[in-house]
Amino acid sequence: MPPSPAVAPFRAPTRRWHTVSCMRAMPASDLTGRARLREAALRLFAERGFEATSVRAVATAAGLSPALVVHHFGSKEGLRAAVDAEVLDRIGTALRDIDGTEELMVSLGAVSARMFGADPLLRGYLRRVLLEESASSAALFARLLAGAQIELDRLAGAEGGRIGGDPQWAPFQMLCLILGPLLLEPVMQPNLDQPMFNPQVLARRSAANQQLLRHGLFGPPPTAPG
Amino acid sequence: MPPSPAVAPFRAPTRRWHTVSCMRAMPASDLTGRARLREAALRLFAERGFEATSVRAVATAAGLSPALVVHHFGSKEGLRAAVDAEVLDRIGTALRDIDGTEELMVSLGAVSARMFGADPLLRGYLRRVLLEESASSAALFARLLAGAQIELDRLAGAEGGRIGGDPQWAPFQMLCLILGPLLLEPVMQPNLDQPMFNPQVLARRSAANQQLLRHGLFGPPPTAPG
DNA sequence: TCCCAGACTGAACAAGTGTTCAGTAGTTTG
DNA sequence: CAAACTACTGAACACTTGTTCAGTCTGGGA
Repeated sequence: MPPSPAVAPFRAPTRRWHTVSCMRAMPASDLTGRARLREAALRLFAERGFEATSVRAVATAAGLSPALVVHHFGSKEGLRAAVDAEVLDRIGTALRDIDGTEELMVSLGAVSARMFGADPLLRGYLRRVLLEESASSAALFARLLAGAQIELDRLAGAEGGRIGGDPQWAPFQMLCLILGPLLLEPVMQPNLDQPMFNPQVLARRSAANQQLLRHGLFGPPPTAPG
Repeated sequence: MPPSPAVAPFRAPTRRWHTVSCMRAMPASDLTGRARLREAALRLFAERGFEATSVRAVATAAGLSPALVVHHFGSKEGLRAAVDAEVLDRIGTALRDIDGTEELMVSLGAVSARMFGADPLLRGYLRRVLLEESASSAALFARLLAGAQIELDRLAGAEGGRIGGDPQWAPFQMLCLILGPLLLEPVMQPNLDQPMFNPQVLARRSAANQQLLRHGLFGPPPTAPG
């Protein structure tokens, strides 16, 4: 007699063919096991980092068995790849959504706001990813760099077409101003009295960055003196 | 019969009272076991991070036994504290060495050069530390912030005494420009054709930062047009 | 109806983790 | 000299890790 395999645990109905669209908005329990594992992993990786997150922790958070991770993703590394792909996809969508039409530099602030402000999970994960030494991290940064260059060209076109500083380094400086607070959030926040990524603070920071890029720290203040 | 305790392994002579000065320059084998463990830990923590470094790895790198880590530092966490203290001490010395006398903004470049350029180990370790969520990391950042504020005040004094942008956020911007490349080195470097932290590149970057802070990206170029 | 593919499980595996412990070798102190 | 102290060790501890495996359950096609 088998040692009472007991009740069959919760099991989502098999729906191989059913490619769930807009699964992002669905409650977790409606997701495929595969998707639930990936979502749980995204959250835990963002909170604790990849190394510090065990397969068991992911499985438990998803309400599933650790063995299922291997079944679906081959290995823990495979799970990471799946999460990476998902996140890069979301970021790509966010970047694509704010193309063109907006005001000068407004789009830059919009990128920050949409990508970093809204979703703390995405923020944490991005922080982790940007600090690794993997090929995908460098690729992600390259995409961000290209975006900064485009933004910079538009800004330069409106400002007189001439870059006074170091043209090669300018996009990196731009990215440092945007990504710095993201990366340094854990150490910056204790030195501030407001949440760094609430909308008001983010808008103010964005304006300050715009001002710095245009006129430096000592240029004309945003409110004209006359 | 004991299982042949074999030859006594290498053992540095006991010298409790001998507080070794300038141990930094001494070859590793002349160091106390305690110091050798700490140095090995600094290197490995900087290269792989704290979590990813095992006590055994540190001990092996130091040519000692893992149990000695506990003997000297109480625990792996104790070892980390010792390394932290050592690094903070070195940074503090570097910061103290370049007080006052220098040219405007030159000291800022000097800080970067001395702290970040010279010692890749210190760079790596600082990167790791700044991205943790510990009290000591926040404290370190607070010290850096204070330094930036001082530098900013001097700069403002020479520039007309008025900050055009956001006075509260300005020191953070300054730090983002300095620390950004440090934190993003792993993802930035693949997008560049020169080593980010060799002296020439570092000097150029420092000049670009100075230019940006003074006049923005589109202000007068460093070489006067006349 | 039977059968199969796939989702999913608990139990176990080998390997690695931080830490403990009894004990050895050398130096200092009495 | 003996005792105390310190640096240091190898072997083992209990625990966690990623992964494997045999097997159960379910839905759909034949």
